[in-house]
Amino acid sequence: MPEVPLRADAARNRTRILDAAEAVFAELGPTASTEEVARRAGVAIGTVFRHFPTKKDLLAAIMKRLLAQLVADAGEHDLFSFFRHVVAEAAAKKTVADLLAAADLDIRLPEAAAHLRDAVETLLTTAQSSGAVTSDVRLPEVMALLVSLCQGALHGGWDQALQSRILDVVFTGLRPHS
Amino acid sequence: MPEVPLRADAARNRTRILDAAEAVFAELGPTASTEEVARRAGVAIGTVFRHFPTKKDLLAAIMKRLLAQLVADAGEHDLFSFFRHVVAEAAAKKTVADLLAAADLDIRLPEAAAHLRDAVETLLTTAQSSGAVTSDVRLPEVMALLVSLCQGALHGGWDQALQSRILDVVFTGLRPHS
DNA sequence: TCCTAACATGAGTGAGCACTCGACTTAGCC
DNA sequence: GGCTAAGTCGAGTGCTCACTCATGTTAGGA
Repeated sequence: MPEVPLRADAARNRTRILDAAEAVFAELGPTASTEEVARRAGVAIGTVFRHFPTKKDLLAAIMKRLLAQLVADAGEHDLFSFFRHVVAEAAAKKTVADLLAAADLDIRLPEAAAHLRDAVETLLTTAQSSGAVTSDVRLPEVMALLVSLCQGALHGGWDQALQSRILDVVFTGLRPHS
Repeated sequence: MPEVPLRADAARNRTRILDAAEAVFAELGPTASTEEVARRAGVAIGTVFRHFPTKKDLLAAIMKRLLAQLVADAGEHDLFSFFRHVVAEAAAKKTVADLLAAADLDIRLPEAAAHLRDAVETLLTTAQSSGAVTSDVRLPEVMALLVSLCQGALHGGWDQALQSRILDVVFTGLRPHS
């Protein structure tokens, strides 16, 4: 994928930095300093900036990884269990929600966002043709609901039981109603 | 309410600052600088800090005002129209959503948060006894849904039509189902 | 009108942070 | 082993921002 393959140590450092950044931002939020990331990755700060010229680039790289993971996860879920999965992730990793914030995402990572959208669209049409979800509902509102729930889970500190009851309300709203 | 009444000019400046701060934070988000607030209020920065010793104090004061307004508005709404109202506000004023972020709120402004909770509880029980909302649902998930939708509206830039369709899904989830 | 406590002012302070760059180290090819 | 381009290092730079304080201004009571 890279135009010129990285040297072995550089490749090692790159993933070390990404892992550290994911952990740091998950704990401290995206305002955490780049120095903290470098510290936890065990590299100097200059190395971080060599791999990711800008803090935004670093955040974008993490988001890309997380998004790709979510898209991959989508294959093993139906729409409802995917919602549960994503919301649970959001509660655990602060980055996920900011990541899903549509505005930033569509602008900064348009192709990754499109992949997620496609994955959710597949789940939605499958759910609709199996009769699990009303045909009244369309993709934009499903995406928006997913994003909202992630944001809520992130900021709200919901426990497992509450999370479940909230999702039940939304799922009832999505199911066909007589 | 104040222990010692403010001098006339001080009182005038205080509300000027609050108004300016509300506008600035609504536009630029809570990361906007205090200097920008002072500039728009037409006072020196020292004056802002005389009235609100800390930026957090300033934010808390705005939140308190907005919350009080929402609680007052609740009287003229049923649960569903209150949802529409609050979400529309959140889309317009960036502060509202951060404000409703339960974690910060319950810690920093416990009594104001409690008032909102009470107001929503009243709307909920009314809606439930009139049969508009299932009795399966309880206050915590309703509050969480409200907060989530505010966060989503804030970050998502939903247009009017989408906003409406999203709320329809949630309302369907809240209504009694056969 | 005069007096003074309350208030306003805004240049200044210090801390934090994203980002740079010249000196040093090493991977990997011959 | 020797060479060098690629990579690492980390003190330093410049900027932003919350907050301070010494000096100047005014409201409002007597």
